[in-house]
Amino acid sequence: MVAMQYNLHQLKCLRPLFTRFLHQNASPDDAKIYSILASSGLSKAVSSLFSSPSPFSFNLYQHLFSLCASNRSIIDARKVESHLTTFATTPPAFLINRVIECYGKCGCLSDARELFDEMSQRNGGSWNAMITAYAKNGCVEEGLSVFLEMYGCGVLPNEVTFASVLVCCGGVLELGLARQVHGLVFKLGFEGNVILGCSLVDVYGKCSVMGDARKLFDETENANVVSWNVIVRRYLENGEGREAVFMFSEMIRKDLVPMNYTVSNALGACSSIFALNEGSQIHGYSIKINFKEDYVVLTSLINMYLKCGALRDARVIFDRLGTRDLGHWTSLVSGYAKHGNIREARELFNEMPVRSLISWNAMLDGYTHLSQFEEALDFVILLLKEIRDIDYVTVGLILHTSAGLLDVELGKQVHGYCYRHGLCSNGFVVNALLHMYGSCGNLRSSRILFYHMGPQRNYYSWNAVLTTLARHKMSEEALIVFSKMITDSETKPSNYNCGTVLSICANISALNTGKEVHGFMVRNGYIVDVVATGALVDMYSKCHCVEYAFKVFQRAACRDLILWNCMLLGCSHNCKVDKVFELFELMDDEGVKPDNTTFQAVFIACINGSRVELGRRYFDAMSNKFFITPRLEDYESMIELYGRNGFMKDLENFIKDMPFDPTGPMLNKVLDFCRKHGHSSLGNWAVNRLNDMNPSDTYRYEPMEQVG
DNA sequence: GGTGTCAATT
Repeated sequence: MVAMQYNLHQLKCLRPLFTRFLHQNASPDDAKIYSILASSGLSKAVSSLFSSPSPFSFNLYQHLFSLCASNRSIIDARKVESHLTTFATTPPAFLINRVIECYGKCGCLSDARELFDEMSQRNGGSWNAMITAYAKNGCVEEGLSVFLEMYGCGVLPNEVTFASVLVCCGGVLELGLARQVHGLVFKLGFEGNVILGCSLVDVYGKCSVMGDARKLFDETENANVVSWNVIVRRYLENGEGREAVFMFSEMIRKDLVPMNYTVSNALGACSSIFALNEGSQIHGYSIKINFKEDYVVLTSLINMYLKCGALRDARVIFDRLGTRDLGHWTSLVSGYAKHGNIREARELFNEMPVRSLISWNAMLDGYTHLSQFEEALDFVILLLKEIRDIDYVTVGLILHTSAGLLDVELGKQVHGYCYRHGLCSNGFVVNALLHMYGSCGNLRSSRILFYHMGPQRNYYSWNAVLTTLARHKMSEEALIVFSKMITDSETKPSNYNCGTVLSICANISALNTGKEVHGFMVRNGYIVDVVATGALVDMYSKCHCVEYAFKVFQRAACRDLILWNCMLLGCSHNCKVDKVFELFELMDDEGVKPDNTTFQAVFIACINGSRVELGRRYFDAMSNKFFITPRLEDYESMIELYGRNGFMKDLENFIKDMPFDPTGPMLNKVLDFCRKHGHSSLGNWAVNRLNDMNPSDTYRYEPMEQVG
């Protein structure tokens, strides 16, 4: 790569020399134009062509066309062409090819095509120029049709042709066509060409067949930095972040120095899989290869740190950034909001020098994400004062807000807005409407919308229906809808849908249906992700099949904290007391840090198994070893544990040592235990506290009569 | 002749 850059640099230095060379060896007529060009610029030079009614040298025309192309100066280009065609009787094909290229670069395809169609003697270069012109301007179908015509005329394509044809293939995304072109590249003996190989990898990647892309890449003998860039990029785009990061590390292992864009793509891949460790390593490496100040790399670094929740690191880079654009600000606002730091997000938002609709949407998304719907609504009012044209994202978020506030009137207003602004055909918007009407209990509207969506329905729409039915105590109907979803096979259920249905099964203890869903997933080759695994574990546990739950848990490819908690809670609720303690130790061994929910499961097990001493130890370990602040429910668990087992002295010490005043329900509990186990001093203490809290009710301590 | 950062989505 270094060598290539050097050559490019050299060429740039050579250009004035070359021009002078042309100038010096030019005919007197040409020389006049060259000197006008040097002194007064392109347009003056072009105009002065017409002072001479005879043709200039082909070299001069060629030079002028290339200047017009790089300046994208279509007016001058047309003038030069007109001079050429007027005074030179039969301009050679190569010169007409340059004109076609020039028009192509200026984006004037009709001019290019007209010229191409009028050519009496085309050569291979003419076809190439035309195909390239189409490819460069995104007219990929036209490019391909010219290519087919060319092939049909018996003109053999060369590597230049294929380079543009492959760009077109990458645009139309037709895998069959790509394979045919690949076959042709091979047949005509260009398979060793790095650039074409790279383009083919690119096309396969764009068609989402990464297996083929990778195979071809591995077969490339001398892959260069561009080839590596392509493979990393396409893995990232196809959602295979891990593989993208791996390829990047391979590239470095082979001592190739990546381009800034490749570093950026690798960082994007880290973001996509939340690989903070790898991301920071790449950060270090990027400094080593002198990208410390590179705008592209820095931007991706900020984004990576934000996505991984390392807000401080992101902020440090942001603060040091020379020029910050709207994107940087918006990224930061969105990152802070997404990680729950809504106050900082808002402060940043307020500080922004300029805001776009996207910035407003990002902030609004922060509020809705945290279910702060009142704040979201206030923010919407502000937004509407500032911004005239909102888009479907804003609309979706406002609908989400109405759903959260159960405000169907607001929802209907937004629906009207969508109707007036033609947003009702947008999939996102309709789904948001579906969700809104469902949440607000307007099942009729929700049903009509769903019916009218027809083929536009996707897994999200189905999920909206499923959750709506479940929420309105129509779980059986939800199960019927799901089975319809499968039999109609209109939309393939996503992991998400399966998870929703499993949780419905769990809630109504529909073990058989739950098993069917599980079977369906296995039979249809679903990659059961960590979320779906959690849903399965939860379903089996709640249906009292804790053994099944455990099997699913053991087979999970990865176990995050939530999944551990699912399993622990499943065991606790099914009174598998010792299993809970066993799992807790295993979890610790695997290095997964417990949270409050984990301890809830542990305390339930202690209560169910009357393991008072163990419970005490866990409660202490919670703050001392794991640095987790016990919550109200943890204190409640300990009260239950001591009280239920008659550990009245411990209960008394515990409740009087709490860092906050006991709540009413806690005191009532204590009172119950005192009555049961006969502990008058604590009982009276609890009564006094209760009476202090609520002078209108009067409590009295009366020990329960001992039974039996 | 190939690659190409970053921002909001129900």
